[in-house]
Amino acid sequence: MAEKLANSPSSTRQQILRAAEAAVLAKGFSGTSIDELIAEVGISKSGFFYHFRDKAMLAQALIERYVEEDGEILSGIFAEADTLSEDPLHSFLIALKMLAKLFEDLPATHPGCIVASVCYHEQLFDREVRRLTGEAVLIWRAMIRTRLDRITQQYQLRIDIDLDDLADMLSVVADGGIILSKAVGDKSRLPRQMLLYRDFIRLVFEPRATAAER
Amino acid sequence: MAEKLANSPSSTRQQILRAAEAAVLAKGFSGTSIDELIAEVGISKSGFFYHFRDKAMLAQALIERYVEEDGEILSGIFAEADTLSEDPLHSFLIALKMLAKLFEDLPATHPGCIVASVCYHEQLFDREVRRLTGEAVLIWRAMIRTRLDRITQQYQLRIDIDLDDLADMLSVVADGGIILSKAVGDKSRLPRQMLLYRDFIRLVFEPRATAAER
DNA sequence: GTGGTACAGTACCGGCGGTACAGTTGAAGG
DNA sequence: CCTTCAACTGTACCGCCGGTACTGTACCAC
Repeated sequence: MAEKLANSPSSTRQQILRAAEAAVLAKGFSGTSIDELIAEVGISKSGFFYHFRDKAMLAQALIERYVEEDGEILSGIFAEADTLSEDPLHSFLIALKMLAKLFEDLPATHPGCIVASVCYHEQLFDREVRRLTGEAVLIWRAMIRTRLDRITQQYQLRIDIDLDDLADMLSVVADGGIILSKAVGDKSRLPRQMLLYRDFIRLVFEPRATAAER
Repeated sequence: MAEKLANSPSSTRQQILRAAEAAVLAKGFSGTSIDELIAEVGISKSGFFYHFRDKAMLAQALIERYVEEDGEILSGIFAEADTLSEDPLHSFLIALKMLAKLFEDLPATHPGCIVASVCYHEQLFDREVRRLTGEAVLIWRAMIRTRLDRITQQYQLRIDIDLDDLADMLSVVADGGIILSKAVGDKSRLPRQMLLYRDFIRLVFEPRATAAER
């Protein structure tokens, strides 16, 4: 009652979203009931529908929140890596190691990616939600592509590969690594895969041994 | 006693499984209603529960079927690749190209992987189902690991990497590639990622350029 | 004191997963 | 020809869940 944050406009809404995200990642969207969410948050059904018109709007808010947070984490890591090395390749390699460490330091197996979860429920969502997820992946691609382009200005590609594909592969390894971790019940598998992607980047860009050529 | 007849003992069951697989991949497990399955197959609810004790048993049958079929496809590709090259590395590279072509030739975006779908619904399933999915991934790993081990007998690893991780990466790229394809609505993204994995294999194993060293 | 925000309470609807059980059909086997 | 059994159909019912509708209310700001 005397709590100050009680009237905070986002508090209850955020609590619902937090509970919903955990539940959706563990049980899928349609496996998550509104009743269990309101029970966990401690509100009434009316309270829920005050914040979200229906379950689809919850999904949309969930994705918007996830994409935003995820983007901040990724750009935060890249920014931090940039302070540690001027070299674009080394900076990227540092960022990948930090990402791997982030996954490694999780208390349990990675809870999952909302975007991936949505992709496996596509028919349940409207066009807007699917547009959001697609856009999110393209934003991630663009972020990484920018890094790769900067690298190519100082390093040669050892083989002919498409840089968009190479950029996409980070998301691919993350999503695939999460599934692998979940499937075998070994949380270390995700950071391991991320480090393998890092090895790929090293192999693709690093100079051809120490031998001075030409 | 009852021999497998051309009639309906397995036919109806298979029809249910086929419809269920498509529906689960598109809408998730709990998003798939029994009513829609029986409507599509054209049987009654009693007919469904004659074949499956409950929805959980449908899930189990779905996974067993998927894992079996998937294993056959993969080992089929490897066997065919072996007839095309004696060299273990080249055979593996051929197999990866065939796998990429398989994905490329699909009429639409890859429908999805049941194992991945299950991983994003873990809390809905019992221990047996989760054991099955984990085992499936380990079988795939073992299949590929065998290939990689054979390669290492004739080729040197250019960098120090764990072969189990490298083997896992095929599943990772497949699952992640499927999600990428679905997210951006571009079916070509999955085969592209598979070819990128192939490039990684090439880089990791192929001899250090043509320069004879030492 | 008026209005808006942020809920709680109550009642109700239809769909879905699941149960229970009785009845039907067609083919194989003795 | 009769029995048996697999493979269903039909009917009735339960409880949970998503969703709707509407009323009520505590609290804060102006």
